[in-house]
Amino acid sequence: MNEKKNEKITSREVDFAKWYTDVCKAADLVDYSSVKGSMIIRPYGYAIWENIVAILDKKFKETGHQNVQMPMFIPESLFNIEKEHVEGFAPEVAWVTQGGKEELEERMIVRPTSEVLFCEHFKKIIKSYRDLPLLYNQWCTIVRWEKETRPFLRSREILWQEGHTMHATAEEAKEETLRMLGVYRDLQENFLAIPVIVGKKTEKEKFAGAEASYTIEAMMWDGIALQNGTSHYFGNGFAKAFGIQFLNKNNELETPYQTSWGVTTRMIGSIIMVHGDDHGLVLPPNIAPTKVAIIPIGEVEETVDSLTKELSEKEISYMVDRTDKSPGFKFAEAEVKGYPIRLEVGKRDLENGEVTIVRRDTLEKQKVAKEKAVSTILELLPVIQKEMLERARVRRDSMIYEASTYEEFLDHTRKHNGFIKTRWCGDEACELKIKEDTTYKSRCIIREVEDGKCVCCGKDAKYEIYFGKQY
RNA sequence: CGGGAAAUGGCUCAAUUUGGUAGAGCACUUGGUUUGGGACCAAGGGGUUGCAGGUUCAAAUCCUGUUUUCCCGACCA
Repeated sequence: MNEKKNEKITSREVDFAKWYTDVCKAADLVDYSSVKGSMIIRPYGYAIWENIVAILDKKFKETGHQNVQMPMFIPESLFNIEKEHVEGFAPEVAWVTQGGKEELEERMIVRPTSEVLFCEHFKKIIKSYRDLPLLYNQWCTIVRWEKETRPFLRSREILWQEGHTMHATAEEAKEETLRMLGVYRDLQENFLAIPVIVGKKTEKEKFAGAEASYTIEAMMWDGIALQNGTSHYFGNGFAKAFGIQFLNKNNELETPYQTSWGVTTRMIGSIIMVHGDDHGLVLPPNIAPTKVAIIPIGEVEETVDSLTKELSEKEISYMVDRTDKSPGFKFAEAEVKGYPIRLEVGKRDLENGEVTIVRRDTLEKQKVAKEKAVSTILELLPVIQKEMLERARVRRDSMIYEASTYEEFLDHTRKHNGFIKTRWCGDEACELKIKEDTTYKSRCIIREVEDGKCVCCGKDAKYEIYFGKQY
């Protein structure tokens, strides 16, 4: 029955890392290629990404952004213009040194992110305050030569989106930074059903070259953190380094202010690790490429035809498993794939004019009159969506611990995974000590405070902050 | 990049210790019977053992190098 686990999938309780890779493969999301860290995203996995792209792209356009496509290669001299940026990324860039049979006069990097490419271009096209704000986005792949790789979570070739914007004032740029962070949050919570903690990165953790980095942090089923998106405010550091200037209304030269923000296919990894179970993937309806899996049992074509027709009319995506596998096999397969709803259409039920509807998230079964099947599904999908977010939130909150002394902090890290909400003086030395002692890193700063003491050194605290282990 | 483990049809594994020319289950194809939690019968197709060298009459097996995967660290979305 429902308690039976999938044979291809290691139990979450036994080995969460193994469970994760098992689900990635069993659900046909990815395959490995012969190059380390370059994964093949298979059609089912890519369909999830396409849905994410569709949602975000619409939101980007609604907020005034235009898509562009920048080059993949960055000449070394261009990359070197902003010092902090170079230092941050140099350890993980891939170099191109040869073209055809000839060595290049100037070697190039494969973009690890495109700030410098955008800046070079912006310098050419920004002349006047009338050119601002300049709101660009690019869907592309980037390359970062990671040491350890895992499907979706950390690859060398990364499929993502990067927004790059220029603004006349710092205030506008800061607004943009937070606006796009809000777009990400909306995507995560309302579509991916992943509750996130929104905050600011510490100086140590912020993006190389940014003035401030904001993040949305999700917690996986096992209590480990995953940074699911970042939005950076650059001030005008890059703009100055690149000599980008515009004339304001008073005919005075000014330097514009800049942002960038990005999310990657890593989010698919977090969907898996937040919602999945020992039967496989569990997709939130709002992001599932296929919402209903229909399993015919016996000769039931007529009913299946009328149901699929009705589903099409209501624009509910579905698939029909017409293979001659046994029903049990098909059920298990539908569970691995995480289709939000399984619709079992069998001879036995039809004798009573019924079909069986099964929720993937709870595995609850109900029999309904076949005439009511589609309307029941229509009602059920948003319920599933809402309850998945709620369950994820309850689980996450149950793994958020508070600590006011270092002993309490250490105690939590010894006993269980999870986030630790605490206070911090703002001193990098404390951050480093915590990491050294516990492997916990700062996730994000929630707010500034004027009371309380730093959990590490005991001095006056400046921030309320989350710590956690990360993927 | 440091430490550890592994790599044999699509998958899981056997043969490796003791060198003798690769086998099983699942999956796949065809035909048929089936269908309410991973069906059955029959007939088929598919690998020269991650890759490159070396030792040997002979290498999946021994040696060297290398690549990839997984785990633990350091680095990161």
